[in-house]
Amino acid sequence: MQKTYNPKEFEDRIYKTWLEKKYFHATIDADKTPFTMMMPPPNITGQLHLGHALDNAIIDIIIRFKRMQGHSALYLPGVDHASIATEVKIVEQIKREEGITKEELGREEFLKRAWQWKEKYGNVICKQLEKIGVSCDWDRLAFTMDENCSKAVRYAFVKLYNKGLIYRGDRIANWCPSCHTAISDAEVEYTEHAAHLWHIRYAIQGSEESLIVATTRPETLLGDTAIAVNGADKRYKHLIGKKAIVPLIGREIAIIADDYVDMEFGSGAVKITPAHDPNDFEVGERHALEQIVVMHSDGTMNENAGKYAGLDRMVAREKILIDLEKIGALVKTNEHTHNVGHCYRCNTVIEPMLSRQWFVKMESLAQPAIDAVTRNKIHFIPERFSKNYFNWLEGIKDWCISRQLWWGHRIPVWYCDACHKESVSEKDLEHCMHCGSKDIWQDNDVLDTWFSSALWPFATLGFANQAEDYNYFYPTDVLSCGYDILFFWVIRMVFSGIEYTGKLPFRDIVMHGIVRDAQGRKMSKSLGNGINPLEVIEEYGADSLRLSLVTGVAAGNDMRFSENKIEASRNFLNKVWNASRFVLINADGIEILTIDKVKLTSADKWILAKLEQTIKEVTLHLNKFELGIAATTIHDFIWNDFCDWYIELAKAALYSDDINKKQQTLSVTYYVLEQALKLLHPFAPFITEEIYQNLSNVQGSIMIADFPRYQSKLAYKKEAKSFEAIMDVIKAVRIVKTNVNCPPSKKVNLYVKTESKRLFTANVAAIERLAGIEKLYFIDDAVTIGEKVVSHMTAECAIYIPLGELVDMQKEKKRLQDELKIVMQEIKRADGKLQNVGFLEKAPKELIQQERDKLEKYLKMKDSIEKQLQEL
RNA sequence: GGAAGUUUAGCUCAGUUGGGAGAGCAUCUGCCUUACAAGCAGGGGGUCAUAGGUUCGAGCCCUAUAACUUCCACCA
Repeated sequence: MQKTYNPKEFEDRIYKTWLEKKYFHATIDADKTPFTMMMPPPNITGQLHLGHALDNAIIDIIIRFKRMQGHSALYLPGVDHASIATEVKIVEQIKREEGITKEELGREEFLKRAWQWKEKYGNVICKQLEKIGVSCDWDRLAFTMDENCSKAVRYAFVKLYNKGLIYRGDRIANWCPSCHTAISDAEVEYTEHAAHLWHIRYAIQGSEESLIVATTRPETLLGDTAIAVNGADKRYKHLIGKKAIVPLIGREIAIIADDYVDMEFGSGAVKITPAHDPNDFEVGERHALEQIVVMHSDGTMNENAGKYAGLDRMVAREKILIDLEKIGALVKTNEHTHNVGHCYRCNTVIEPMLSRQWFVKMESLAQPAIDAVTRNKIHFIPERFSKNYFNWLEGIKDWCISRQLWWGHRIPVWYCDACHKESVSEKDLEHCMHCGSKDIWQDNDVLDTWFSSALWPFATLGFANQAEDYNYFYPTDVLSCGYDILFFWVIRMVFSGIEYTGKLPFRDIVMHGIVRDAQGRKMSKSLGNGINPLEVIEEYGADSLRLSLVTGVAAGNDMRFSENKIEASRNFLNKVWNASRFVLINADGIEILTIDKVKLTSADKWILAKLEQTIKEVTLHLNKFELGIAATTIHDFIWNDFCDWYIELAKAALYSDDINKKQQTLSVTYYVLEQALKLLHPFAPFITEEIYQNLSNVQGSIMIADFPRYQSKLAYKKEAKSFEAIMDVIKAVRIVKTNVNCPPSKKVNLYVKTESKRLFTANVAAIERLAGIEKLYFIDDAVTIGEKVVSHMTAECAIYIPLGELVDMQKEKKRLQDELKIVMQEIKRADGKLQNVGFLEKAPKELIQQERDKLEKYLKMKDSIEKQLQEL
């Protein structure tokens, strides 16, 4: 093994071996319990980013843990066709490279390009994922448009359609003029804009009066078909039923009364444009108003816009304002900040626009999904996300699922030119289902990409064919993803699972936050602050990346990613590497025996106790998906307990000529190392495997080894506690040396006054080695030393170190006095508690005993210190 | 407008059934001690945002306030 940890040397090699040995492949095994998680499918447009790395690190840690615990653990990978995002990219590409539009290319040819794109970039992202060390079953690699998924999509659509839960309607949809498609409410992002509120005067027919309305979108006045006022508004009551004239175009429109209008806001009169505003649409429905669409799908004004036809909506707005100004209809312009919707893919300003779209009725689907969480059949980690979940589901509107795109699942509806009825089918149709005519054509639109993602947990397992995989691995167990796709994905998987499979798709939802940069900003292309995980892996290795993504992070919280963090992880792994190297060097040529409990030293028992405690805690935390705490627990055990103490303690035996002693110590050292590696393996799979393969007493891969189980037989609680008295002495000597500026390497004599002589006798070698002691003497009274000494009290003993001229009696006195002060404070505190009747009555017994022990201990220390002070 | 989160050491953050405040980084002191200077040993540094309350006991539970962040809704 090399002197420093160099992950580049083995990560790729190890991953290849794992693949060759098929360790990632989950088998259907009746003797095992399945454990299933789904990869949130990355878009095929994508480059791997830290969000993916975080997703996959978390899932892989859980999966590896469960696999080692003996489950048939399936981590199912896959990629998403990402309908709109991919189509946008391909359109850009053909424009750039061939200078043509998708219409010029034609649907068929375009789809060919899209599949080529999928082949190329779908593989790229998978290769990148491998770098992270994910143990997913590549044999089951899924794609949202593969056969399994496509079948499931058809099944789902037809089922909902037949139940009357899917309908087509002319409704206001969020229209993206750049992507040329409708998008769902979830896909609109609102940002605050500093804009204007324009007050426009509408003349009233046959009257000198006029009405003033305020608007943020003056261009929509071209589509106005009414002016609404509140029926209770005295100012306007007399105008209801009269006609107003739309300025610039002169159209007569009705003045109507509707409760929707807030008398307090603006002028109390609202222009109604049913074809371009969701609220106006509803008003229009109530009053049977005409709906006039004034825009094309690309956001330019259409023929209904008269002289403004052909202009972009924003240009038309400016022109209309100028024209209104000219005729004196523009009464007032206010500064006005309001939220404007943008397309979440291309950031273009969304136009609410009337169009014919397919919708899913959400009400009846939402209720069972709400119940699942209310009844605790599914629970969120952390729990608070259930509030967001309820909030969204309780206020849910119908889901617009049709997209005016080509790349995706084409809507399985055929229209008949003969009988004008529509046929809906899971299989492609040749004939109309109603009249048998061949004159049919399929709906041109595709489905929202999330419609297929919603089926991911079961579609990928072969739900449509009721495949063996589906029967064995579904429902899945845990879902983990970022909270940013709670609405897009998680919620839709829940109601889809219930609706189509009759089962909840998973039990636990582990939510994580967003990875931000070192300043806490979101990583984005425009800021250029993105960190490429592949570069991080290149420099530090995948294990360091994985560790730094999960340590010191609480579930659901955003995290900052910095060079510091990754260096800390790397340093830890270097520590693991070197500790292992130390063990292996010392074990060279020596047969590793199993632990002989009879021969264990106090130090052995101490480290075994610590190990068992660590196993217990780590398992507990992993079961609760508290990965950050689990990682810290392992880190602390390996570094603080195993490296800083046990290895140092073991050196005495390992360096000795006594082969039996050496072999005995090695049996413990090896055992502890092996267990520690297994604990660490889910977090840092590569380094643990590399080291594991160098252990002489194991066979096979660490990734299929048994995860450590807590064994009370090895927990040695009492022995561990008493050994800590020895550690206290070692620490005390170090403190004393530091206090008097004595170099740690300088050997000194040590006098110990203790009641536990046997314990100390057994550990003299350890004390001498770790504290830098020449010789240890037991004494009954400090006076007998007859030299100037520095003293220190621990819980179990008093120690005295003769340090000759290094001892400054004044300083020593001062130090003892300070120490006494602290001890007195402790006594006061403990005594105070024990005097408190409420405490004695209500606190748990163990706690009271603990306080009594402490009080006793401090009283002893007080005596020692006082005695020592007298002697000075 | 509604909801949620955050506020703990100089910085980044842990702290899950309420029982003496923690880590990493930074900083200071001393060490090239034959696994590791990506290291070892020792130290300094905190009225746990503020004000109340519950409790024998509160960083943790309750109420209010403040600052920051996020999500949802949206009145033209």
